[in-house]
Amino acid sequence: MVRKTKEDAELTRKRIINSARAVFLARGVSRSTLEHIAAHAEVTRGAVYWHFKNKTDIFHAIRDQVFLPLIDRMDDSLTLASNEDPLTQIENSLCVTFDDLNNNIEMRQTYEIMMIKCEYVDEFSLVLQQILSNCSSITGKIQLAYERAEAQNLLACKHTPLALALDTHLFFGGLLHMWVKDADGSMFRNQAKELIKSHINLRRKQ
Amino acid sequence: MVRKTKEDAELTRKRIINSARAVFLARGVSRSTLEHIAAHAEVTRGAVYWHFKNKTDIFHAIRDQVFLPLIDRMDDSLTLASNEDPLTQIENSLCVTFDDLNNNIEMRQTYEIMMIKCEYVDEFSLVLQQILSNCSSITGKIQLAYERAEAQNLLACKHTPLALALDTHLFFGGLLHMWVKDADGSMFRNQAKELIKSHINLRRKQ
DNA sequence: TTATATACAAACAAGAATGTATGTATATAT
DNA sequence: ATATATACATACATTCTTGTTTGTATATAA
Repeated sequence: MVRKTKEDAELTRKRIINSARAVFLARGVSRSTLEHIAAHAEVTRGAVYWHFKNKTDIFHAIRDQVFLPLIDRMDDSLTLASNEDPLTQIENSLCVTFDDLNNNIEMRQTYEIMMIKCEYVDEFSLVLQQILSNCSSITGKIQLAYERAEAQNLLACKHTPLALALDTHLFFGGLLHMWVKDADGSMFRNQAKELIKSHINLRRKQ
Repeated sequence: MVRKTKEDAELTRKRIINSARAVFLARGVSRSTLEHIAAHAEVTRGAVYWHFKNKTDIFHAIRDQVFLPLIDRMDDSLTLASNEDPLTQIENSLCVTFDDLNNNIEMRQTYEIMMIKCEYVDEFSLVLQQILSNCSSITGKIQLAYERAEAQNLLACKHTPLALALDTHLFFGGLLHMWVKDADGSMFRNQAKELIKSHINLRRKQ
């Protein structure tokens, strides 16, 4: 076999990751073997073991590739100064995520894997913890935005910003799950934005 | 070995199911072997294969045991005639589920398995379809209740019953997921009812 | 009372899947 | 120019896991 150049090696690494994503999606993480992944990437398990420690290692590589940036983007759109009112800011920050999901196949597939093609036990339960902590962080940011909205007298209701934030967060989580599970997109995927808009309008004065 | 009486056999069958639930919960469905399950039930794989075709068969037995009744109960509380107003009816139908989850350990564990300890591929993707169809059925029922609420002029907002129902359904789905994932109960589990009440109050006039 | 089906245990065979060890051609550093 | 580390492929050993087969004691039906 030929020794590859560094760039070549990096390409194989990426091919392995992409193959793993496809295989995980099709067979679920547990039923995917390194042989499956290697075959899909047109390499041998030798190459896989060269680049990764084991299957869990590949899983984390996939996750880091698309999951972490997303959190950041959502974080930014909630925190950064903006000339829009706080409620619109929340609305946009939610929409951003679904734009990403629509435009970025890899992200969409990764989400699907994380949500319905992975079992959160042993090594993977750590991932769950991370997701949880991200959730509470996002809820916190949303709460701050609702507090600003309250200060600007934009809210139609007398609920606390915390209650509103939790409700929004739960709505968002539910929508994410349905977005993924909704195979043909008829129920939720095609109208995600309208649902978000409607959710926010529910608490906007007038 | 002794031949058991029919009642004895039924007991072992139940012991196997209960053991499978515990093992699935601890190790995830994929990593659970029939040997694990048998050992936990203090029988051999022979007994397991006598009562069930394979692991998937046990999975469905667990699911049918607690999942199907729940759908019915929720269905009932939304559909049956009641002397409460429609909004309270929706609120109660959601609360019923969380009462069940709190009181019924088996149901709680089953939910956890279905949501984060199972990969929805191959045979299991059928289960996902069923869940989806149950969801749209429930959303339909909620929508009808919101229509009644609108007719009685109970709604604070000008949104359509459909939009309200979808929003409620997504909220509920999100809450279910968080309820399960929230390991120590601090974030959501302990305040599920308050969140539901708050969610419904958001759309109640005055 | 006896034959048979039941309710398992125990043993067996076969195939995956994993991790590691070894081989090797070639970039690349020196 | 050569030594070495790199980037894999190949082969091997081991461990699980599964499904099936066989054995067997005993409820139960006749």
